[in-house]
Amino acid sequence: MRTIAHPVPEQLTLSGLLHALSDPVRLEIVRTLGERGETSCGGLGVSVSKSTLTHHLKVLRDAGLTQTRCQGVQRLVSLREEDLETRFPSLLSCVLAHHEPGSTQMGVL
Amino acid sequence: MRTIAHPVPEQLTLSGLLHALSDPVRLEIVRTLGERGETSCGGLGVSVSKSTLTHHLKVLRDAGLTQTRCQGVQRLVSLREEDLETRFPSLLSCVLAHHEPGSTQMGVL
DNA sequence: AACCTTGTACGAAATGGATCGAACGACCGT
DNA sequence: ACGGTCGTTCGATCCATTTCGTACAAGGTT
Repeated sequence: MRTIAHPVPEQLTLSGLLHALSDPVRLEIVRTLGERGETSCGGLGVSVSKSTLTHHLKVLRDAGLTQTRCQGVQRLVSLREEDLETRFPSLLSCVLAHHEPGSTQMGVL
Repeated sequence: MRTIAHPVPEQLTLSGLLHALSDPVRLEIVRTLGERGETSCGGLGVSVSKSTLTHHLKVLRDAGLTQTRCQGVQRLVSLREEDLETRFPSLLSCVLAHHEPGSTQMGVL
């Protein structure tokens, strides 16, 4: 595949974004991207299988949270920070502002 | 039932909030509460059965988004705006800032 | 008391979504 | 061309969730 489909900013819905962010794995991916910037799929360090990772990245991309470009054999993923900030101000920054380490759900005080 | 359990602000997690908000019905409830303030269950005007409404309200309450108090035979539901603003600044206001009725209003651009 | 209203609790059915392994495809070395 | 790396697609499985109807509980009214 050479070109990858991305929704335009006007198509983004709050429901879609929240749904995409409601999964712990995807939330972790978004946080990682927020810290490291553009990262390859394999470089995300997520503890799921490759096929599952592909699935989650597609959900994030379809929701408009991320964009993906091809570089050789890799897919470089990054947050669509500008588009998101324009359409849903503060949403992304609010999410990124919370570094809850919880790799899984543990230690609820 | 006289007393209803609510989580303390420290227990609230971003994942939990986003998950609770990721359902269209619950998002609609939250928006309605944001506009009208404290409302009885039946006054929410949601198009689901009573038992389903109870379920969604429990999810919202367990996530820390709402609080419920008893008044006679009714349950008055309201947003925990202060607690949410303290723990996740801008999150709630960002969500409430977007009135997408879903199919009613289009072309927000 | 009996009755109505408001909401909850309890299953049960149906749907959706997360997960994986295996097979495949694209790209880049040698 | 061959093989290795990176990621996607397919099919299946498993678990969570949404939804409902019915039965029930609590509170108010007459």
